[in-house]
Amino acid sequence: MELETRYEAEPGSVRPGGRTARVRAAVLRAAEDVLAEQGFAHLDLADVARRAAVGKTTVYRRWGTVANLVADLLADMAEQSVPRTETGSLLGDLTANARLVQRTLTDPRQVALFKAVIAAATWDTRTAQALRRFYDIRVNEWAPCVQQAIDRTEIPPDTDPREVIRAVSAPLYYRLLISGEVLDQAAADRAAAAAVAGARAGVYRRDGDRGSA
Amino acid sequence: MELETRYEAEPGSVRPGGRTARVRAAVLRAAEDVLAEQGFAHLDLADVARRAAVGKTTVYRRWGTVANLVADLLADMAEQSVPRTETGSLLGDLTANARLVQRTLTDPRQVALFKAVIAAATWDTRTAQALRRFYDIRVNEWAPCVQQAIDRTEIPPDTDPREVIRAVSAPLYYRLLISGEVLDQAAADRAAAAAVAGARAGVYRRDGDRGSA
DNA sequence: CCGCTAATGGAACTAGAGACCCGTTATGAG
DNA sequence: CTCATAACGGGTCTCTAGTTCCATTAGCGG
Repeated sequence: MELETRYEAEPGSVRPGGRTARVRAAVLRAAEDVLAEQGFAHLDLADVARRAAVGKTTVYRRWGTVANLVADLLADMAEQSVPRTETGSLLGDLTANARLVQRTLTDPRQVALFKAVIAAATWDTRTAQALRRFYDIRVNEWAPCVQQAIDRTEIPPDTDPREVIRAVSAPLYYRLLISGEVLDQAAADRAAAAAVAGARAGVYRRDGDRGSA
Repeated sequence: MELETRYEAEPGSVRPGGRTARVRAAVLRAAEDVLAEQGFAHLDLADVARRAAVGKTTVYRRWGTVANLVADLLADMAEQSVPRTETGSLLGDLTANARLVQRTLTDPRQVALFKAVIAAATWDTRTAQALRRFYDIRVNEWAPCVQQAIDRTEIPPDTDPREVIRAVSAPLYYRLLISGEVLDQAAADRAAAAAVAGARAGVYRRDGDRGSA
């Protein structure tokens, strides 16, 4: 992105008050609308500028590319933290997590955004980084419930909590992106159950020794 | 794609011999090269035509869009069937499958192609269909090894074989597309072990009753 | 409240992806 | 072998995403 050197991608810190923040909010909102209504393929910065009632130049100056805009959208979303519920059992906690993911990936607005981000992340490094940061945060938020299951001796003590959380999400994203099967609550519950089964069998232990043999 | 009505996307069946086949092969090969070298973002049909030493018009006439080209590339690849090994145990078979997927998603040329296809599939319906056909074929090829495990009473009789196979792939694709963690053989083995653990626990049974409680 | 200047916005400009015209090549049926 | 025509290809045109220029607006330090 040679844009980064030519312009300031982010207004940085010099004068981020009032108007700048307003413009950013309007543009992100408009981008979200376009994504939800017409999808990633029609996401054109000039069009976003028009909808946001903002100068085309401004959008190109501050974001420059579709990938940057989409990455910023994700960063914005990452700030809204979702509270984690506690049910007292690993299966209960992971099911809650799986259903949360499933609801997210079923909501038309959100699914459009996530598909766009994931697509952009396959070819744009900056977007890929933003995506990983986002999921790092999410995974860290949920990892404690696996630790609690370890403390309750539900699962082996050297289980990697983050790996278990990721195991819950994986089949759901697989459905969304690859197989295209319906993402219903049953799928979510199955994902959670599978993660629990794996954890109990010692699949997600930190050392190389895999259980289940 | 109103192109479909204006041109013939596929030459169909009238005269597919010699030259037409040669052109198709050259274009697909060139597209693969561009993907591997410069990635999806730089995949320009005119450039592909130049590399393939083929008229730009021909490429636009027969494929029309980047998504179509990429979908055709995948369809071409789907025809090369990979032989399935049989090890005598479910874990052995699924590990072989997982390692095959892992090798595919590690090979630079193939990974570029798969990322491009998956990205295109998030916004192009035809590509999404091609993608699902591809994995339908692959899943069907491997499902029998799960059926054999059922016959050996390794896992519950009402296990859905296709769901087990998909469970093996899901974490690997998750790493590739989302978390960005390294896709090594250990990850593949873990994916296989997790699928076995889930299958044994009855997670992938056809009815609604999930095991593992 | 004033003024400096960061940030925005309109408008004209440019480049290149993709569409189209029409002449040329060579496949495959008879 | 011959010929009708399916399929290819060069050249040109169009349209629009992205860039640049410069005038205008409005944060924010004083």
